[in-house]
Amino acid sequence: MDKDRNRSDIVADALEKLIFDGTFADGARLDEAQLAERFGVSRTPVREAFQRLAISGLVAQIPRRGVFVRQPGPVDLLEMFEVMAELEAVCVRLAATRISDAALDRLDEINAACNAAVGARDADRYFDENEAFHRALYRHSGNAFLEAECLRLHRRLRPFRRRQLHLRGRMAQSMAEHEAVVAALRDGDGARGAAAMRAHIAVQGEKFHHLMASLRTAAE
Amino acid sequence: MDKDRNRSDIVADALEKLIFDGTFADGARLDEAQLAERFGVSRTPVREAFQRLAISGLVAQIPRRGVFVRQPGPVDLLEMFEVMAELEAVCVRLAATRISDAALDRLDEINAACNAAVGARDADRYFDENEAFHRALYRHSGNAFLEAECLRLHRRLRPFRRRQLHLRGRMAQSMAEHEAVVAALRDGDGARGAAAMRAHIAVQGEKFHHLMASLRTAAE
DNA sequence: CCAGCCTATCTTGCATACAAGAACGTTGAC
DNA sequence: GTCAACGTTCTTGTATGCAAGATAGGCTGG
Repeated sequence: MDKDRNRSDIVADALEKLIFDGTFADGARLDEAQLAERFGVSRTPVREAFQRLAISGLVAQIPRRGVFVRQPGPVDLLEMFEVMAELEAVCVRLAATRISDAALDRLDEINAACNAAVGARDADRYFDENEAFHRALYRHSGNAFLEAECLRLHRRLRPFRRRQLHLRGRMAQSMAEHEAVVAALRDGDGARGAAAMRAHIAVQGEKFHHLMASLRTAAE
Repeated sequence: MDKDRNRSDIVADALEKLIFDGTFADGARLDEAQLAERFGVSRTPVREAFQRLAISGLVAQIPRRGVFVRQPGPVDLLEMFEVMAELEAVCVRLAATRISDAALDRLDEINAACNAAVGARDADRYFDENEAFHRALYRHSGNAFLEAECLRLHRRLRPFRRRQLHLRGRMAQSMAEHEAVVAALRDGDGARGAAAMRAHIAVQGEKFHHLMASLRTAAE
């Protein structure tokens, strides 16, 4: 089933990774021929990959000039996190009247796994379990389109979210916020759950400093 | 400045129109060679256009099989309108504390133009002015990323929104809702404005019937 | 010595050629 | 008569070739 993927898909994924991990700095020009050779394919799949990255906003395509990496700046990031917070808040509000008791129990299980990761001080494992929690909430919004949009933005913000976790005490705080969300859901209190979720995602306080710092290290 | 656009852009736009206006029914296969000939270009720009449409969700691309038109069904539409309502509600809530008095006056002007269109029973003009109102709200959310996301979804829902207007009395009701939103913004009451906006977009009551009816006519 | 223009070269955008996989029809066997 | 297997043909995916625009460097004129 992995053989179903075209070369353009593979190139697009590879390029995305290279942009995310900072191999290509902001403003760098991506050379078609060079990348084609690097990936061992012709220019065609590379061009198709460019198109997709351009739509995702990871690169800017200037006609007849080439494509340029477009790393998000501080303002872009704050805006994206704000939208993420609002979207996730909507998920919670909608889920409050749509989620089943069984699903709530499942959320508790995921949170228990998160908690175990916190206890083990395993940031990577916490990161994974945290993602499962958020994905579950998207799912329980009962709106597949909303779920897809959330997944898209979540994926886009992934590399920036990762760094936040290493802030001391952040994992424990994050856990508490998760539990507040689930508690509100159990009470069927959509407004309270939404507020808790918004606070969970929002870039505020110390998180702001960390986000800015992460940008600086990425640039160097 | 229109010469800057590549052929793939032109093909993508043309295809989008053809899909929106129902020339290609749901599930229809889009033939590369045929469309290339139709537009007088080679297969390459057609393929690039397909990529973009696939990401927008207008067509589904099945590897080695071709691309198929994917018209949204009733459930898809309800979900998309729900997300649109929530996104616009967020715009209003954020705008409540960010919009300037001058911008509020400008919104009143747009609404006055809307009102004139209602008086003239000019649905097309009302449609245009209505779009200006919504675009202005996206702008005043003070979040460029949110604005872009709203524009994207708004554009996607455009053909379905258009039909709703011809419902008797809908224009007048829509106007009243616009004014409720602006009034809440003047009071700086984000929550009230958000609720008003959500109600304005939400598919409920008679609008539901109309949306379903429009789907039936589009399918025939 | 600097500015502007012209040309050489490189890059993109598009067209076309080619290969591999999928659909379809035919033929043969049971 | 029906089903299956094979081969043909059509379509997609990829590579390559070609033309037009863009950049850079040198040359000429002021």
